[in-house]
Amino acid sequence: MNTQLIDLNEDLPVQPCSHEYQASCNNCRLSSICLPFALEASEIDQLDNIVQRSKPLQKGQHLYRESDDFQSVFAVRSGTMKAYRTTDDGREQVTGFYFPGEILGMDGISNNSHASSAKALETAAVCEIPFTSLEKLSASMPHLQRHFFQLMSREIAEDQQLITLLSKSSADERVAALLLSISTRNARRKLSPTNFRLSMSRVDIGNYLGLTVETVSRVFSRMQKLGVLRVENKEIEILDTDALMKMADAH
Amino acid sequence: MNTQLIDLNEDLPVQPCSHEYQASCNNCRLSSICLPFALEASEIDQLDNIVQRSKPLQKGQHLYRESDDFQSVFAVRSGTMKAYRTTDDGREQVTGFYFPGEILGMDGISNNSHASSAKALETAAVCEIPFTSLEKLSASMPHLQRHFFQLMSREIAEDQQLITLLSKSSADERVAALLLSISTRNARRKLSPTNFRLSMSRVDIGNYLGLTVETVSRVFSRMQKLGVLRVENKEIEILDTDALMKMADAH
DNA sequence: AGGGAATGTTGACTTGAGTCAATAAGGGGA
DNA sequence: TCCCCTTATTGACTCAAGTCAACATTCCCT
Repeated sequence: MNTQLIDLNEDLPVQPCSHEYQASCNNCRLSSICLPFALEASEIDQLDNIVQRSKPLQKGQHLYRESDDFQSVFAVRSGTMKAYRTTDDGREQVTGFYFPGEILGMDGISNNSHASSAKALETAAVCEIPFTSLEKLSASMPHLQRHFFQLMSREIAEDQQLITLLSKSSADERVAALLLSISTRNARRKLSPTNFRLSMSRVDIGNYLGLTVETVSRVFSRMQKLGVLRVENKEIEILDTDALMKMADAH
Repeated sequence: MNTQLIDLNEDLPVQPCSHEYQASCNNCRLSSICLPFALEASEIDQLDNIVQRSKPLQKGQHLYRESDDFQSVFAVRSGTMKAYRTTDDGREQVTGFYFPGEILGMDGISNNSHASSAKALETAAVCEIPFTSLEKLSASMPHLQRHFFQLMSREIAEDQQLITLLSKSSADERVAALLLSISTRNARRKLSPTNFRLSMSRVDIGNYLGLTVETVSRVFSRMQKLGVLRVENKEIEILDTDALMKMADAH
């Protein structure tokens, strides 16, 4: 078992909210892919009233920890969050990476306590959505209720995809699939699908994909040699998307 | 890639409902662990009105298939269901086994089409819960809305546990964890936690756990030799639960 | 009850990813 | 800016689980 090194950033206080981080959901550029999706302007205003925007996080800082009381779900506004759980014997499993516009914390609803921990991989801003308020609002706003059911369902479907990946795929396939997932999610946010910076370390990638760091590193090198990627540290350029897609499911 | 053998049972017609399979949720012995959980009698009646009980399935018959239109979620009343998805290159991944009192089909909500297929592992009866009705009812019944959110959340948390299992654990650990999961779920239904019949084949177990049949078989033999289990075909007796629990997370 | 297909078991061998180890390259703090 | 600690890369070797193959058993179907 690996002993966890002390994380100096963990217990930094949450920054005071010295200025407005975002006036409202209405003028947030992420609204089309985030919770407000499919809501009308007046409905967005109501949602807006329950959303709290006072949580900028430093790199390495936790948003919540496993077994903390569950109060809220969170939407990422900027930066990247990683969710992970710790097994009984102390090993970590990264269960997901969350980019702007994506919702995390839904796994805490069932038990009223968070089933995983969430940590900022870089400076990150999140919107906090208190769950009891969201429930009340959902009861009166069919679109919102529907959308939240859909978000949870999507999380299930995505987890199942990861299950398939972990169960059936080679190291190459796994890494290719992750890169394509990031690429697609970037596209949704109007960012380049081919050039991006990995906010997570090789360790995190390996942990998420069920591989060791060494294997991840070797796969990157191999793909670079094949001309599929250009890897320079955390900067990734996908040179041949088709080839990458083939690698992602060619067994 | 394995070619799928033709499944002779697949297209049998749904049996006509010649008698009442279950008068109502109110007198269903599973109500305490199923959807009605935490509802009051009058609320259960309302839920009861939208539940349809006309779906007994033969072994091997499908309840729904991947990419079918999503209309309903289903509660298992008797028998066992298996959910699985087919990857682009034709491989199968079993994503879950569902026992009486458990809900399946929630992964279809996000897309309005089922993200997986569901098949009966033995003769099985299910309750169909039309989702639009459930949504409407949820809006007026906070307990129901809450409980359904919790069910979805639990599915997420359980998938994450499987992810951890697939990502980090040895063959022994995986098999031990599955057996313990079945044992716990049996206990919830007042069945023996130590003696039960596996309704799924070794192939399904292997597929679910990301192992080959041969490996599953070898693990069973090994555990039997160690005196942890008695395995006789599909009949399992857990002889030493503590040892099994140690095997489930001892790395 | 009998026969044949499907399912399960066991053994021998192979292999992809893990482990261990050495080295290189970054990057944040004083 | 330099230094040190963290992160990443590469190589050599090992091993757990996969593959291939033979055989045993079970479960349907007639």
